[in-house]
Amino acid sequence: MAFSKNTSAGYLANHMARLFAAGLQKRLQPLGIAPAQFMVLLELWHEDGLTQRALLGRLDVEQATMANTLARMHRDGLITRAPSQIDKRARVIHLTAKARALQGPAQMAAKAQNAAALSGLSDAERAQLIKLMHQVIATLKPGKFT
Amino acid sequence: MAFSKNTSAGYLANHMARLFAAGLQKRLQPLGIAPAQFMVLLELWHEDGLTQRALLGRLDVEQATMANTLARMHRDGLITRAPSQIDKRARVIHLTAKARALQGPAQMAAKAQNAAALSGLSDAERAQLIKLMHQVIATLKPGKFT
DNA sequence: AACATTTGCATAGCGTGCTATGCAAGTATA
DNA sequence: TATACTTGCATAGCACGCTATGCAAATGTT
Repeated sequence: MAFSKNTSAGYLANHMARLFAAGLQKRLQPLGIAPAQFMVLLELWHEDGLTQRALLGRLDVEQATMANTLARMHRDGLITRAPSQIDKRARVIHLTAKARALQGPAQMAAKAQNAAALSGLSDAERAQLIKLMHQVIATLKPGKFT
Repeated sequence: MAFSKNTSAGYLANHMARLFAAGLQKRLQPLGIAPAQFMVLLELWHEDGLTQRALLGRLDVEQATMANTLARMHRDGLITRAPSQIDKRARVIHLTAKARALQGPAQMAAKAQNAAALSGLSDAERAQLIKLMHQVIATLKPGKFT
């Protein structure tokens, strides 16, 4: 049987994720932050003064990806990085005032994007979609069969 | 209320899509093709001799993205591009023998990846997930409110 | 026919993801 | 203590997505 992209979960996941990202990017643009930066900000708003290592444990990206994202955030004046006293290899990351001020508006933007995306679904369907995505992620996440 | 990434459809969609892509990439690697190339191949296996424009109408990416993907496919010996006789701006894209030979194994790889990803779900759940993703895509897809 | 617009494609520049490497600093072990 | 391993981070190089531009060919308008 031929492979059909319109019934391929992988194709749909990719397409859906790109539409999500595009929408979020548009909403965050006026605030001067990018989607990947927003994810890091989420963690730092919750707990400031983390190291790159600590952030890695909280977000599902590779170390090199995080390093690059942090470099862009530093360039954009969202974070400062000071060498740790305890471990001279590590750099403690702190939010700037600018980044702290963005918490409210940025979270509003992200919520609005999620709401827009799910606006065609019932409450039950939204819950179901999130549950199913969690299950797929748990299945595919490495470390389970290693 | 604080924004939580674990209940954010956007975050989950992004994470799920990356896991899908990583798995597919691993399975396609022995064949020498990348995920984005596979999508183009799918269309060309179905109908050879298309132009970039025609491919754009079938896959949900921007023109520049398609141009770059086709350039990599040409570099990798998967396609040839000859100037169209009807329209001298356009280039007619044809599969190489190498690309034609990959149809079976590549589609098997993609099916295997989808099956692996959905292995934790019941048949009903799989159908539901696909239906819900279709709905979200339809909601977010541009051109609907323009 | 002359000019303006549209269309097909390429390119530049960037964000975000990945793997692979390299290095310095910390830890453990002989 | 000297050596080996591990850990924290940076960097190089690539895939793939996007927007913005530019250009040549086709089409439409006057």
